[in-house]
Amino acid sequence: MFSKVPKTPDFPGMELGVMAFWQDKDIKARSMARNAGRQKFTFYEGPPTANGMPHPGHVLTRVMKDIFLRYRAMCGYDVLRKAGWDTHGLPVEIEVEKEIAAEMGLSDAEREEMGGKQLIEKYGVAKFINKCRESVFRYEGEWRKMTDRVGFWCDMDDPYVTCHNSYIESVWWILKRYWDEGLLYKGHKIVPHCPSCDTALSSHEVAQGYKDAEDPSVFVRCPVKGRDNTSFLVWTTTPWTLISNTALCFSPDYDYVTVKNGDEFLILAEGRLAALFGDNLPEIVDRCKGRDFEGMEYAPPFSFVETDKKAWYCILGDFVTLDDGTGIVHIAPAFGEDDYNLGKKHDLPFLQPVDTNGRFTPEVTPWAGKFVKDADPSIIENLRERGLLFHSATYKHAYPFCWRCDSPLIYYARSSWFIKTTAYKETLLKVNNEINWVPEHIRSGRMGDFLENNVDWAVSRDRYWGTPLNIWACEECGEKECHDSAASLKQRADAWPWKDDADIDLHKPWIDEISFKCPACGGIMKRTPEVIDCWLDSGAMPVAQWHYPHENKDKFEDLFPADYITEAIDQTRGWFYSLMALNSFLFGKSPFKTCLVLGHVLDKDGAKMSKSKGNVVDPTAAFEKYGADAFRWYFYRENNPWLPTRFFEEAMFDVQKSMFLTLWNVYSFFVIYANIDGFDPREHTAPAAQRDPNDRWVLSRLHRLLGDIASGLDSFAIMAPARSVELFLDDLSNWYVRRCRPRFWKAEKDADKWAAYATLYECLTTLCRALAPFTPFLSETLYGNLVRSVDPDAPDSVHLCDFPAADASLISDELERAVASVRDIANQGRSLRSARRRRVRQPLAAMKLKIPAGPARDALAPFLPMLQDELNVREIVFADSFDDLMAVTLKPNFKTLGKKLGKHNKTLQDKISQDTQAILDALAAGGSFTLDTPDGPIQLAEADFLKEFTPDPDWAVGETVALDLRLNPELIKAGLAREIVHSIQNQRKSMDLDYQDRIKVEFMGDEKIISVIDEYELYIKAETLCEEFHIPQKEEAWQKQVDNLFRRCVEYEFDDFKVCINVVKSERPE
RNA sequence: GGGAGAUUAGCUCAGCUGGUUAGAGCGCAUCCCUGAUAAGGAUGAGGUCCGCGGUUCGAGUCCGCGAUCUCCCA
Repeated sequence: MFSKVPKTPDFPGMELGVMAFWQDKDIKARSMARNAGRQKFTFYEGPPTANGMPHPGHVLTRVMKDIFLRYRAMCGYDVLRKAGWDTHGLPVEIEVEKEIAAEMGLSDAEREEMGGKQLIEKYGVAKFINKCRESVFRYEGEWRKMTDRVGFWCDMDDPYVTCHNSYIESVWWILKRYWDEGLLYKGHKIVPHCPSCDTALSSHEVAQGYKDAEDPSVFVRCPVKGRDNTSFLVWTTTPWTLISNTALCFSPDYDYVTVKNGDEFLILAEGRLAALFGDNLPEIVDRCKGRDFEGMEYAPPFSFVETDKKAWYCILGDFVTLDDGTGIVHIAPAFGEDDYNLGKKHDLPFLQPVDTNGRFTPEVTPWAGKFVKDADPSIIENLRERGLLFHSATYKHAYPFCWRCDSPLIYYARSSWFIKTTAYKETLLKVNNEINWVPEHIRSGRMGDFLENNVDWAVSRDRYWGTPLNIWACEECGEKECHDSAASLKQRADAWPWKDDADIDLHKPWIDEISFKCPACGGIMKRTPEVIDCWLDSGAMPVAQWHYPHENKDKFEDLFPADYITEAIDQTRGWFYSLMALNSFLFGKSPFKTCLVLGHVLDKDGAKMSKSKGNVVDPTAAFEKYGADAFRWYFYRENNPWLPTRFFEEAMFDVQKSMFLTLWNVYSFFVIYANIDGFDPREHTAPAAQRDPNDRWVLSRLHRLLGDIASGLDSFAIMAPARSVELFLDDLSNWYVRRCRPRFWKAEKDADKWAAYATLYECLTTLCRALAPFTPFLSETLYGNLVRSVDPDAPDSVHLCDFPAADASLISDELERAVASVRDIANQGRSLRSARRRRVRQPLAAMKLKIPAGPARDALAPFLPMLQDELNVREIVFADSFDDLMAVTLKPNFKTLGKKLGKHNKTLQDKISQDTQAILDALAAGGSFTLDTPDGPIQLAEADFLKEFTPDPDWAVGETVALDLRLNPELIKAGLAREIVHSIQNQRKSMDLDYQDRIKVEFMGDEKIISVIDEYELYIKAETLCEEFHIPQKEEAWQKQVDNLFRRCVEYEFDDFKVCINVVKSERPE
């Protein structure tokens, strides 16, 4: 006996039960152990940060990870599911800054005034670091809960953690590899910088702080050397950077003109003339290309700063636009990224007369100590006085401000450590080409573009909570050393801060205490103060999760590269890149073979979920209401995973109804009847070949589905397999079960009945195994009740089973085509009946099927009785055509005609509209028709035409089905009998009788109806489990009884017949 | 400002290498069914396939130029 199945399933409650079962039986660990030592399917977990609550996007990532891990595990692969945590970085520091400010009793204003760094120094770096370390795991509990709840199996008891010493040592090893190859160097990077906080801002911080601002917009003359009275006209919105100008940049291909403005000559791009001069266009005296100016010299607007190299000449750049300005861009290498790159390319002097607080240095005598933006008006005035100012105005644009203190940011060159990724750009491109990106366009699109424009990776941060940069430099002579382990440091260190190895903490500030003697000059070597970009941490995980190469060499080698990783698309330049950048340098190949790039999860209106908008949906509610399987299935079936997906609670209602309730109904149906009949799956295992064609059909569909799922998941496709499952489920429920119902509840326990049970059982048990990677909870429930309950030798869990293999011998195209055709016929029949108002209970004399003689017709033979029943027709005959039932019109078949006819399409259409019959005759006679065209005759075949029909009024004619609508008295009587059965069944139902209860029926009606009841007595009794009819002869007497005794009597009206029916439950027990 | 992706029915989304009348689910309307019943079936309304050009006998699909949304980067 199978356990009784609740009629209204509580999916969330059921899932909690499954989780307890997994826990109890240790299924997760056993699943991981099951394939130990077999071929590996390697997965790398992209580490989340646990200092924020998980949201639906994280659920998406986790379910997309889980499905392939479960699938591969069931396919026999050894799958390691190691969790990981990303722990370092600025967001953590900012979180903690807020806390310590509160702890120190500072108001928001005071905190802003102070700026992050001062605050941390005052609070104490050691205390601060310890707080960061705690903060990182604040939400770990929530993450574990969500991970378990959604069914993502991953080993969270043994995760890698980026702030552990062992992890840091591996990162150090990587940095040392770069160092040894000379690819780790110190340079400058232009960063958005807050002069008030004295710190660089990361890009996402900058993005938070854009505001509309008014800035000066000035056009300045730069006199051309060697030409009298001639100037380049230059535009800028940051006059303070003019003091650091070293070059002018032109677009090589634009046209530049020299124009006469009063008695002077100005040079600018021709495309900007109208914008600058409006209608008063000046006279053009010369025109040439930008490239013609290359190398020409000019007088700089200012010369406060000494230069050590050649400056103030014209260079070329392709970033110059004609959108604003003059087409001539002023270059100050210390204050802009393009400027900086050009400066390096052309070896321009690097002038930076501004300190990190944004104030001019003493050499800029008029404005020394003044904040640069405040100096702008005075600088403009100075230019005007010297006759260099052509025009001055203000300019409104979006400008970044510090999110913390609201100061305008300046772009500023800071020293930074770089990894020279450009040195192995070719390897990166090669590696990118070898990766199976899903979707493919990432390779040449987002990632490819990014790699093509690769610049060296600025890996250092002037912050606290991060992996310390492992370089020690001599204060005297600049000699440097790179160390990759605590052990190697201990050997060199003058003093060692820790007594016990267990106390070692490689973070700031303790690591900074370590110094040693310089081998070159005997000076003191101290650590360079920076920490490294936490993206480097995450990219290091293939090695660092194993503390490689310091230990676990074998583990690393076994598990590199990963077969599969997946994260959201924003990781293209994040984790995906950092993995590729580090590992293609270290090992010359990609650290992952397949990468599924996920779209973001949006809210109901398609907006990104964000804390500030307050539209983040808490996934917990959905888990509680619909369960994790519904959540998972929604993501799998809704659209392709790389597209943005809208998520909202109601969306899962639909999923639940169409998928889960359908499956549940089939399951519940099976269990109810299998228990009634005492079906034991072990006793009934007739080979498929001996079963009913419907059985063979549904098994064919099942095994085709298995093949589709496997080939889909093998190629990392999810949506198509998920939708195939839904189609199969519809076939199973709305055709197989519906059509085979009588086989399950008939009285005889014959081979046919057992075959039906065996077939449905196989479908359900196979499906639940195939669904295990998708819906692990529901699968487990079905498996427990259907398999475990009858077979004590079966594995404890569906997740310890093999993925069901498709048996090609059970797949029959022919059978599937036949049933598709049967269903099509049934649909057509129902549709025709509905259109011509012949209810299905009214039997019809005949149906014609237009199926050509041959295999297609033969294949239908076994299904004819079913069709007769389904459509309630007495006789089915085959026909070669319905021509006798209808008039025919023709349409051209463009699919075949296109190539044959080309532009003569119209000629044919004209011919059809003029003389269809001639074409029909020709086709009927010789199977072909010759069309005359101006370019000669073209021969057309039968297949080049499509036929349309107008039917005979006595017949309802469809594509392949024609129903004879004519009724005779006998058919009408049979129809009435069915109406009566139907009425009795309704009463049974409204009386809430059990399926097996017997009844007595009393009738009252006119003679015609009574004669029908007499004639069909046996049929009616059999259909309704009725034991006895009672038909009073006299109307009056019966009427009295109705009034006095049988108050439940119900009156029915069929066309012009009337009958009263009363159903009474038979008292006889059993 | 640059790049990537998207835009198909009221809503959520399919639509492979160009091919007849562009599909599904939900929702809506009408009808049927009532032994799967908190289901099921039929029919219908609802489309400028974002817009404009181009290639082609033929474009939702290919090409170009725009618009809007999302993401990444400035």
